[in-house]
Amino acid sequence: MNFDEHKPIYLQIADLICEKILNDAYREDERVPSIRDMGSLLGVNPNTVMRSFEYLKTIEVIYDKRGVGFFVTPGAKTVVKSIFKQSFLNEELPLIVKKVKLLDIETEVLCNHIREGLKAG
Amino acid sequence: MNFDEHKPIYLQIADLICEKILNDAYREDERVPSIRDMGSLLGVNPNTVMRSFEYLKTIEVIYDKRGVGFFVTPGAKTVVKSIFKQSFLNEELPLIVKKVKLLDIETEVLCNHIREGLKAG
Amino acid sequence: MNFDEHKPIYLQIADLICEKILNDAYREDERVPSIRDMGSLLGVNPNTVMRSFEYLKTIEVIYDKRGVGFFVTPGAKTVVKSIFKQSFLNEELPLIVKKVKLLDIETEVLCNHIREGLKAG
Amino acid sequence: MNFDEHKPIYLQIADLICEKILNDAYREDERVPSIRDMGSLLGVNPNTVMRSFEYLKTIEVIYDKRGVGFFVTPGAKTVVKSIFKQSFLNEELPLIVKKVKLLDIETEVLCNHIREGLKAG
DNA sequence: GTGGTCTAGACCACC
DNA sequence: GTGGTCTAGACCACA
Repeated sequence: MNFDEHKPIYLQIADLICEKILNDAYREDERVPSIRDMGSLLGVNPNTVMRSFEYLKTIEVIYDKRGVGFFVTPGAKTVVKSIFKQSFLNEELPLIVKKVKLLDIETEVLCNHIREGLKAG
Repeated sequence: MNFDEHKPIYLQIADLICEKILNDAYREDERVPSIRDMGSLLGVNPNTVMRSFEYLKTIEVIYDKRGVGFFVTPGAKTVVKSIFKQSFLNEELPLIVKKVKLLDIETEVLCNHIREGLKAG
Repeated sequence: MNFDEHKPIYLQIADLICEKILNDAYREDERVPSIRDMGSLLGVNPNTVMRSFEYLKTIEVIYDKRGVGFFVTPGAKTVVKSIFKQSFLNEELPLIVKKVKLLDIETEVLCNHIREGLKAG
Repeated sequence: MNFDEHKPIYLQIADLICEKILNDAYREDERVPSIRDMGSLLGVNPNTVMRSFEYLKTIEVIYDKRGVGFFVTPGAKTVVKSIFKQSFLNEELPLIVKKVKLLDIETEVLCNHIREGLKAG
């Protein structure tokens, strides 16, 4: 898998997993792949995957059963969604608006771009 | 000043300066603040400011007169605008669209947010 | 049952059994629950219970009759008590004292806590 | 430095630093030794020290200035003390009391031990 | 098999 | 110089 150069891989893996949870690819109380499997799957060192999992554990998106594996925390989907939504609307969106204004991008042009992107993807 | 945790400070300073240029706060052939002033203003090491300026020099947004200071390159505003626009439309926008989709944010709700933001700010 | 995060489960189970012996809940030459029962009771893998029992066997707190089960060793209560007492006085107490000092907890306040705890429980 | 066998080194280092803060060995907004220095000082790998610092950062006992080092968070002493005190009184003490009861240790004998320990250390 | 810790060492970006 | 990330590989405890 290809990772973005300028963001730590372990955070990108965390994002990946959050996405899968939002996508219902990983459901609540379901086991996520083992650190080793994930590592070889993504072509990264297990330690790096471990860091992702550690991080996700601290934000309570996953929990672990010792000797068994990591599992999606019940309620994680809702929580992740709301956190992401909050941060998007309160932090990212204002920056986007600011940029749009600065760059003199026409609102309706932008909205059309978004609409098309949503249809397409 | 507060900087984003996960982005080099020198790039954030560069962004800041570009913004000012787009804002007409710094006009062409006008002098930008000295490295020293900028540093103490932002609470960062002058070396860090220096890196920003070097970076801006390589992308030809500013130029320097030795012993005098740094100045905005003529035409910088147009160039910066087009660079930013490109990167916004090609790189940021797709990510935004992806996120919006993932978070089940209604397109029209989003567009309204943007419209309002533009009116307000 | 909930286990402490940072101590092996099998040792915590061993502690549990020692407690029962000190409590006279399990008496000498009496059978302790089967590995299977203990496992489902505590919600842990039978292998983990097995390890506890093995450990207790090596320190001669229990012994096994093959095909029958595990039994409390005669004299175990005395032995366990003295082991625990030693380790409490020599290892735990100094740490407690150190902590109390570090946290500026008044000696008499602490002693009162202990006295009350003993009366209550 | 010697570490306890059965507790992760990185947590022991974290404890060490908390102690120093409680001791006023490290004061608020004061810099703690660099990861590398700490590593060679304690005879552990810098990565291990890093984990300690990471942990202490998440619980907001220290903060970092990029490229400069780690510093004690203002208010850390008070916070650490109160957290430690709470956990001692609510979690550890009941266990101690339980053990004391189980082992038939005389309250006054115990209290004397504590008093002496406090005088001595 | 699982996760967890640790080491060694490299390389990077940043100050 | 600082912290941060990543790899490789070892070893351990645990289920």
